[in-house]
Amino acid sequence: MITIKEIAKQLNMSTTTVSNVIHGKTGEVSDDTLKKVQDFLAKVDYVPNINARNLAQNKSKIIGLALKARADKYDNLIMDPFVSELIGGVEETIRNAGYFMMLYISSDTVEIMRHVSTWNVDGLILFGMLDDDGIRVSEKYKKPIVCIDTYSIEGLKHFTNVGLNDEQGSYDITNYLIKMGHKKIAFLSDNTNGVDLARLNGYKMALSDAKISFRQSNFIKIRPREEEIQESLREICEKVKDFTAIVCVSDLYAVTLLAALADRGINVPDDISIVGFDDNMLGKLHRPALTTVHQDIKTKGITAASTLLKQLAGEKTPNQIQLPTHLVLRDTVKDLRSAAK
Amino acid sequence: MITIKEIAKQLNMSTTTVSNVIHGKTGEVSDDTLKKVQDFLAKVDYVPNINARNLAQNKSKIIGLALKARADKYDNLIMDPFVSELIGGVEETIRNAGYFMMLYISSDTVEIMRHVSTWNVDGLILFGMLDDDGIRVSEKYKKPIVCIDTYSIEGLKHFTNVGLNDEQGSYDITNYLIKMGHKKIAFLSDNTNGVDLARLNGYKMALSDAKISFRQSNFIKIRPREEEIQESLREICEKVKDFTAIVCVSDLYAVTLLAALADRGINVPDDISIVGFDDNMLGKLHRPALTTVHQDIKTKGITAASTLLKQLAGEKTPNQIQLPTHLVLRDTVKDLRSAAK
DNA sequence: TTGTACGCGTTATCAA
DNA sequence: TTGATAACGCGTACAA
Repeated sequence: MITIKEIAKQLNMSTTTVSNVIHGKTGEVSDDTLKKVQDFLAKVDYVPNINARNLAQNKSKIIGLALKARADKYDNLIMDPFVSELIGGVEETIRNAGYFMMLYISSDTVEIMRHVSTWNVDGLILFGMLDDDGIRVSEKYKKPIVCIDTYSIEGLKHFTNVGLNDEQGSYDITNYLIKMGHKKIAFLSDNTNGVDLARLNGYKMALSDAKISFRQSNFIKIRPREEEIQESLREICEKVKDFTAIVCVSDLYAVTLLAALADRGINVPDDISIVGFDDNMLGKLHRPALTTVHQDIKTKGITAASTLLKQLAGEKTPNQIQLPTHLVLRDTVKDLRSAAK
Repeated sequence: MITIKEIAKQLNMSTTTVSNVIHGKTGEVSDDTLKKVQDFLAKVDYVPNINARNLAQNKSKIIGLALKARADKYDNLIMDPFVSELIGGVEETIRNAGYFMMLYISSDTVEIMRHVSTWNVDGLILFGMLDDDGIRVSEKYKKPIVCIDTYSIEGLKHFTNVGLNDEQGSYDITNYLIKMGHKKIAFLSDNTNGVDLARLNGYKMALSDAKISFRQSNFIKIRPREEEIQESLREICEKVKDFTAIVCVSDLYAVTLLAALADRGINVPDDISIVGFDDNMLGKLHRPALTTVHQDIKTKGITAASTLLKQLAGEKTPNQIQLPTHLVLRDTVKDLRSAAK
């Protein structure tokens, strides 16, 4: 680990000169010494000590990606293809901009914020934040923050959010089911907050626009914890006969359900139609292939990271960025219009 | 961002004392001042500046996780459930030990090493390293390294590797197919290096032990690039009639193939048996559910991280750590023994 | 064009 | 038990 000081000594010049060359301030240096230093640098394979650099400049060149895991879903979180795709997009963007990414997974907001301030992280990308977090975070942390898929009202006052028009996507696919002649349509999710709530609302709105009434029994709650999931699926499969279609809040749940139905000899789409939301690998590779709402998760990660980078560069960015969705029609929806007669 | 210096000033004492309290060196401090400092610390919510600390101690408390992506697979890499599960295991272990994780994805070894030495990373976990990398890395980097799933001969001289007995796993499942009456068994992969080679060898060995000869035509090469995959799958599906079973090098490929076969009306397991390797979500949720070799990827991540942590603590660790595999028999293999007559 | 000297926040050494 | 002070490596204002 050679230092600037050492280089300067060996070259018989000052650290300033060496430093200037390193930073490309060639105007300040004579051609002669410039070349001498550059050659030497290449030879010894100089690598700056980031700690010293950061300390001197009070920067860190680190962008934190904090995934706030819901305690009850932790194990599933990182296995969800959604998360890995997101990480991929963020990492790539950050790296290309010369920043570094620190990944942090936790269910404790306080712990996340402590971590972030210790490292003097230049900016923060938050995923999975809830309402109360927004308040706490905005008090402590004065640097740029970009949220992903957050519906926190408090948060949105202070941070940019990158998300989808979840309501619209959900509306569209529910509407598609209705157009295909479905009337008894359920909605499946494990909670009614944030993104899930928005998607539920879109679904409800589509029903309402078609003069179909929503009852509480139309909402099917899945319990994703490992100990409960099988029991939960069993219950759900029994309810299936009451409906002709189920709108699942995610591809993961849709495909999980698809498998459970297949195990019980319930045919998709003949006995029941299933749709998802996300359009990930799971639904793509399943057979019958899943009809779903497409979102580009990698782009979400890229957008979040590049928005943050813009803010770091002093640019203004909109408070809300909504990425588009579109329907992907595959094979899990039955056309009831002809079958009806 | 309050500093030790500032605290010392406000409390009318020296930075040394404050620092001592922070580090729990209570023996060095009188009860009186101890309490005074502790109270003050709690009040002002002191967070240490890691850069300064690292600079002073020449440590970083960072563990780097470098995923070396093969250029031709980059897009798939991060979407592969394998990778996200691995990250999850590593991150959790590192965080619980009070370290931080820096994630780095790149196909350029030099770039990775530069990054790692800039940050003075205390230890490194490498995934996806090839032979020549091993040499280069071991020259530059003198701190602990743990590799995951590496078969680099050079690397193994210098680093601990955490992996599987891939040969054995592959042998077992091939052997299972043979026991079920299969003789015409193909092996599908996209390369013949490292893990893939080991699995290929296990497969060959099982064939050989059963006096079944291996010909070059038994090796089916899949081309996973997005532009080629469909064409590649088409070709593969045509070859399928020459075999009764296909051993796929991963669940991802197995399920991809499963979907392609289903699209062409080729029945699994009636027309052809398919097995995978990994036992991830993809195979679990597919129907028919995939028969495969199980490995616990999260444990792999945890093991890699905790082995590195041990090395950091000065403990000796074995050079090779092989995690167990076991067969998971599900529904993609046909029993040919009765059908044969 | 080059060099000196100081500050960044922390820890460590040694003296008081 | 406490406090000066040096050191870590780098950047930079200012002086030469």
